[in-house]
Amino acid sequence: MSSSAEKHDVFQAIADPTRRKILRLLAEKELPISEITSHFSISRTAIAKHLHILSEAELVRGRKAGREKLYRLQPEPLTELKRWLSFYERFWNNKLSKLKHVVEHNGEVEIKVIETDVEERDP
Amino acid sequence: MSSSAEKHDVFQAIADPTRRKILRLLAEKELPISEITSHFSISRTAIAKHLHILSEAELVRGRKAGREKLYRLQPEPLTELKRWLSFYERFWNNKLSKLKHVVEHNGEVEIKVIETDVEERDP
DNA sequence: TAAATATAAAACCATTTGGTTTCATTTCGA
DNA sequence: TCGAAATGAAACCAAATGGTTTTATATTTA
Repeated sequence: MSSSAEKHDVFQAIADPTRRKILRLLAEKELPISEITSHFSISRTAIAKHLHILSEAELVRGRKAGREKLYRLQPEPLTELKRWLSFYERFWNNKLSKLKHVVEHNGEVEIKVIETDVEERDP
Repeated sequence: MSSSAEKHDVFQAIADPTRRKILRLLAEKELPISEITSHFSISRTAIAKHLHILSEAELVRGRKAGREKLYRLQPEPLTELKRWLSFYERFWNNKLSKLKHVVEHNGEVEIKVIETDVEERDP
């Protein structure tokens, strides 16, 4: 039984700036809670809660090592975010598809004619 | 003064599933609030609030047309999300960089030897 | 012009969120 | 073995979130 009723999904998990910063830290290396906490000005308990939320979203995984609990990044769920994003990419990826979108959806279009010296064909 | 103290950023804006669904609807075409509402089972007022939040994040833009207010998608802020995501892509993009990451960060690695018939070189 | 449509704005409410403090438990090390 | 270190867990709290209902305003349209 891998992954099921996750209370927090990846979208919610990354909504909080503190959690994004935690992910960024863990991207560098596996870290114990106390050391993660040292990078913030909030309590260790608060950080632990953020780690729980990240765990639920499976963006992070903790293992106990002695009296420490070491967390490391698990980036796989971010692929879901990427898939979601990819749908919208066509709207900004190139000017042509953006123009198409705008025209089709009643947007306003400004046409700017750029004058160029064109050599005449078959004079 | 374009964009500044946005109370809601793109990360927060897309955290809510209702708002994601609204974005998806507006990706198809510009729509008035009432029609957006018809796709949900919550009140028009609630939808209007979601639209305000999406507006703050500049993911959506409304214009008044008669007694209607038409909203359309503005996907540009999603590029910020994409930039954020791109940082993490190296962690899952190819097996080699993932292996590198896991090894460097004290993860466990399972080595699976796949036997292959190899023709001997220079026999 | 009066009724119907579409939205806006305000007041209110329950739950969630992001934080705190306090107390207990486990583990390391001198 | 005893104290310090690291975490876990619980109780609590203020503010934000995601809803609702009610009232008001503007715009069509019959």
